[in-house]
Amino acid sequence: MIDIQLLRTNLDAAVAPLAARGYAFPREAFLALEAERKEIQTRTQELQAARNAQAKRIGQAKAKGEDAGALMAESGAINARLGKLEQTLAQTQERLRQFLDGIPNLPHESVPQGTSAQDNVEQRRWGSPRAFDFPPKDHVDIGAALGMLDFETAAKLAGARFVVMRAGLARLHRSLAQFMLDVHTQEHGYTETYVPYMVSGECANGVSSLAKFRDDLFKLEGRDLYLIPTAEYPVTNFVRDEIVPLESLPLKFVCHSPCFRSEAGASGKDTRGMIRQHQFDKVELVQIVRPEDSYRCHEELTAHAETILKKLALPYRTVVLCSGDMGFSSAKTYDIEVWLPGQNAYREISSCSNFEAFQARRMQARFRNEKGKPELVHTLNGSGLAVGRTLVAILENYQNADGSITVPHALRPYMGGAEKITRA
RNA sequence: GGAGAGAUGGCAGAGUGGUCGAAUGCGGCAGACUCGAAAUCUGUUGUACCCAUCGGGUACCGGGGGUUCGAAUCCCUCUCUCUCCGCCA
Repeated sequence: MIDIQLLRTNLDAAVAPLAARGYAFPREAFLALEAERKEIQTRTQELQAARNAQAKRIGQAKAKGEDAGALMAESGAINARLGKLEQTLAQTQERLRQFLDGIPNLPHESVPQGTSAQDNVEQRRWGSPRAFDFPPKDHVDIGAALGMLDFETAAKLAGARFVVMRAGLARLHRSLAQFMLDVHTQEHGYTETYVPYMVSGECANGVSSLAKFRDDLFKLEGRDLYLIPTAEYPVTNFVRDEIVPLESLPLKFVCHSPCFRSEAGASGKDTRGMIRQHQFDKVELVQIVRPEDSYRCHEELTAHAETILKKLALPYRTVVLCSGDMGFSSAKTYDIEVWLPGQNAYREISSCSNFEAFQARRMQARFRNEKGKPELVHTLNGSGLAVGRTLVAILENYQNADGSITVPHALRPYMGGAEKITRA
């Protein structure tokens, strides 16, 4: 949720950055709605004050044993007008709330302007793509040859965009999650969490706009519950409607969870393999921090995610998303893209965002500042990393000419010491 | 699933129709005392919004709805918590 005070006091300061991310702010409509709300609210409150004063007089009269009949008749007249006004006010405020609900976050000043992914700006590269002395396969072919990656059986069970893993690859997948959790808890200071895999509509609306993105989520029939599209949903909501003590910040949580996405807008996109699935595992990093720290923490969190790729010796590059390519709630986002020999391209494996107070305002997540006053926290999150895509990256980068997979050194302790995954 | 009890400020806890945004205690903050601290004493201490220079007003006692001139208080409903029984990984 954008800060309505900013819109009231300095509308231009919001309109221009929003235009940069492709959002045309309906200036006249907003001003008219605000003026209407203000007028109705003032009139309503005046009438409420009159009603309260009248009720007090009635109480005093009755206490003295006087007849309050005339006073009570006046009250009736006030209430008749007040009832209608209160209803109108509620409707106007709801319209305003819905309007605000649909406005995306303002991009940070350091975010490059642009309209699409082509305008994203590379920040750094790490590692160099391996030179193969045989034609590298993509992960689908590698997994099928191993007999460990099975999309046909998954389709029989649940349809397209699911996968069944077996044997060495299933274990590799599990090992990756364990490895990531261990690194983030032991080396980066995150607290491991276990959370519900479904959340209420209220929680979903806390991190993004449910009205706008409802179709991207799987909803449970007949209940106000959604399967989480990322652990960001439950974990960030830890602090919803809370005022946390100053000294508890920063809060740093890591959570391994399955993620469920309807991929409603992605039909025909990445249909091959496990790049884009309805269900995938992810290790998510979430930080709840003081506002003045959030951009430093954003750099740190991104580095935490990159550490995993370094330890796995997977080449990657980090890009900053341009204003037109950012998510709804984000003020600034880095995407980390891993090298995939099978696609001969860098592909997103992590997205690290600073939401500033945008989510905190929606969630009413606050801390008590030095002066003892409640103030909105800043929230950040990032994938550290997407487990399924990391598995894909390992298959493609660590494949051998004989169809086997070399296990990265960092994962061997989790794989019972195995150095290779081979067909049984 | 059945029966019962409950939800009030940062915390504990009073308040069962009007003078209650809410007693009291603890905690926090400021001051006094002290070389300093502890103890003690004094004051102060919710959030959001509206109008206005000081200041005034409105809403909020788990959520929503209702009764009433007037609701923390009465009624309905939902959610959650606790106790007992049943069931269960």
